[in-house]
Amino acid sequence: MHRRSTRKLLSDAIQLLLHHHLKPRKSIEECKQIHAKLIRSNQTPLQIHIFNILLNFYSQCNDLCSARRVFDQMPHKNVVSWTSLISSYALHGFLRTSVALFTEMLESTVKPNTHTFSFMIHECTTSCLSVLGIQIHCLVIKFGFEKDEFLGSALVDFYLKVWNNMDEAFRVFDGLWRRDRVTWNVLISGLADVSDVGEVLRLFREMRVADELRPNDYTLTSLLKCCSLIIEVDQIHGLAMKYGMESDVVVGSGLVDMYGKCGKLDTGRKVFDSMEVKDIFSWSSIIASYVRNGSPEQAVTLFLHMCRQGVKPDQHVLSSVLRACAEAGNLESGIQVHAQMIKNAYQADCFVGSALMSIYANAKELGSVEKLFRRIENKDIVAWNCILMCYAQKEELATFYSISLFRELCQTSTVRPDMATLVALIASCQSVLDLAVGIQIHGLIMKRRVGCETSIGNAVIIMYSNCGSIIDAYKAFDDIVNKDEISWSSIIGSHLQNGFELEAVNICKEMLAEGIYLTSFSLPLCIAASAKLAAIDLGKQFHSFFVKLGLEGDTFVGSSIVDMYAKCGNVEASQKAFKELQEPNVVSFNTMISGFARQGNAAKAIELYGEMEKMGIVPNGVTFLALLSGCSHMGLVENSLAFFNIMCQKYNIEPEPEHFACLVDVLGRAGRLEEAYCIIENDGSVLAWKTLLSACRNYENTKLAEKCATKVMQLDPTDHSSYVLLSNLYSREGKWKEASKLRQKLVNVGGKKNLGSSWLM
DNA sequence: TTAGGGTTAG
Repeated sequence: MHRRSTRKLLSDAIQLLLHHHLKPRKSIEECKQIHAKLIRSNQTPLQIHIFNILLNFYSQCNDLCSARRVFDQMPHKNVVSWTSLISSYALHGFLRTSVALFTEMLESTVKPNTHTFSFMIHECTTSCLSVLGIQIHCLVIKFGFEKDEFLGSALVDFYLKVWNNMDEAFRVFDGLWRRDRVTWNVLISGLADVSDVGEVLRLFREMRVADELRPNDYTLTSLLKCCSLIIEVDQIHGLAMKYGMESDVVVGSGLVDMYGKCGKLDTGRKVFDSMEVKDIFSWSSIIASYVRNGSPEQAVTLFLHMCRQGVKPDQHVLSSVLRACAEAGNLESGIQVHAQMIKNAYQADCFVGSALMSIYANAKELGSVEKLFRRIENKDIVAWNCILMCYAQKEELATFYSISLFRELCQTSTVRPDMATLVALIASCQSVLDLAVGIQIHGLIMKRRVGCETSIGNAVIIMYSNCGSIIDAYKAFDDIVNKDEISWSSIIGSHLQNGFELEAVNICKEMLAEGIYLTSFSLPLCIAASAKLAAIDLGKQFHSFFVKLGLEGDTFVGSSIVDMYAKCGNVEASQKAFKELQEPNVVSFNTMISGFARQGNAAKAIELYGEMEKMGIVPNGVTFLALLSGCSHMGLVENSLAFFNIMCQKYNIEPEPEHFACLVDVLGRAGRLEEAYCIIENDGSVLAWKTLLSACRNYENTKLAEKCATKVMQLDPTDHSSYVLLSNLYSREGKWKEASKLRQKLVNVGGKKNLGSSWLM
């Protein structure tokens, strides 16, 4: 072929490259045509150049086989041909083939140049090939390329990222012929990654003074990573404005992120709004900022806005917005984001999966949590801890599930349990039945010598308290080296939970003597202890702490004061404390309604319920229990029936045994025994049947009493009271035979009448 | 040929 036609082929190949993005499918065909002509052509130096263009072209079109064919068909190959194919294989994920080809090249007549070595070192960095990187560095020295600035930048990056070896990185850096902005940026970025702020600032100054180089967007990004104070972020922001990089998508996103982390959400938002180009990083940064700064609703709104703009969510933004849904307690949005997660195929992602798990865990959807956990591919310790915390909240067999999963973690995963794992594991022990397991887990904690750690020790205190072992709880408290306010409130709470109110108050005094202040956690516990002891003077002292500590805005603590006064019998003081609550919630209302009910003032209780409804506060099961108990004490049958219906029908609340018992009590006292029987016929509990049974005794309705007693005996055969009650009824009616039979039956099932006792004896 | 940013629990 003539020289002219080769030139034509070259111009065709260049045209091909230029127009490829316009008509990709057509250009592959054109490429094949040029390729065919080229094979038939004579050899000219230009030919290698055209072959190289075609090789790169096929590679860009993801047709590696054709790229390889071009390479194999080349009569002569140069360094560009070799380097192109080596990089093509690596970029398409065929790292071994790429390295094999590099080795083959070393044995060929064509020698690698600085481009080839730069690429290979870069590959060693991204794929973390630590030993191969050093071997290639030796070759670089052998070939005399070590002073090259391009290759040097790649080597500095390699030593910092793969080996974390600053000395070697500096050695390469100092030996370079000249340093450009990239070389400086590589070094600064590597040091910023290990948070060597002093060194980063020194280099930043030196770069500007010694080499007279202006910082660019990469430099500012590294500097931003080192910021820990708002003033530093402001300074970088100033530099970005000075050099016109404020609206650069990467620098801008970095600023948005850092302002969010420093709590200056508004400034971050201004930067975000000023950015002309926003990518998924920018959206992710601003959304995470809203979550971090306590505005989860706005984070969710922004996420929806982002989706509407056609930006495809990725795993980062999904996990941020899921955290927002969790914090806003918004299960519905969580489900919507779950749909986006499935749509964008992030089900196997550990971060997204864990964030979603906590949403379903809060909603008590344990089955969904389990499914999500199983779908995560590379589970990290956070994912494991998340499901363990979830199992710890199970109502039944929590220890069984938790221990099985912990065993699975230890036996099947390379992930190592951490402190949070042990905390989650021990939190699964919730009752005296779990004490044996709890002791074993505590043994594991002792073996690892982490019992003295505050977070673990606090969890151990709570475990022993839940399992009823207060002495061990105190020992665990004693073992903690640095007791925090949670340690103190846990041990105070433990004593209160196990009926040691006086000791709880004494420990509180000890805490105050140690110079630890009462907090919104420990104070309500002490107030509750005063209430239990009916010690109003003590309660008043704690009330004064409430004022002194400025906790008046805390509804939780405020409600405990309302409860304390009511339980101590001073309803007026209770009412006053209730009126002083700044933002009463359902708990506060329940406390006050219970206070009135306990006092026998059903009218006031009902009136307060009306106020609560007017304020738009939704009542719960506890509210209705208080109302029913108030009405039942006063014999208000119709009111009781009305509240029971409102609860079930208007608020869709499933009645608990206590609700039934109250209703049966009031009906029973009014002699409406059959009516009570009808209500509990299908779903009554032992408590309701026992209540009805005693009503039957009062009205001497032996027929119905027999039915009730049979039910109680079925539900709890060891309960003595049903046998005794019925037997007394039989005796009263002169049915001595039946009475005696029943007493014998009681002896047979092993039931024993509890002996009475009196505080006065 | 070489350099950069955002995410999960307690």
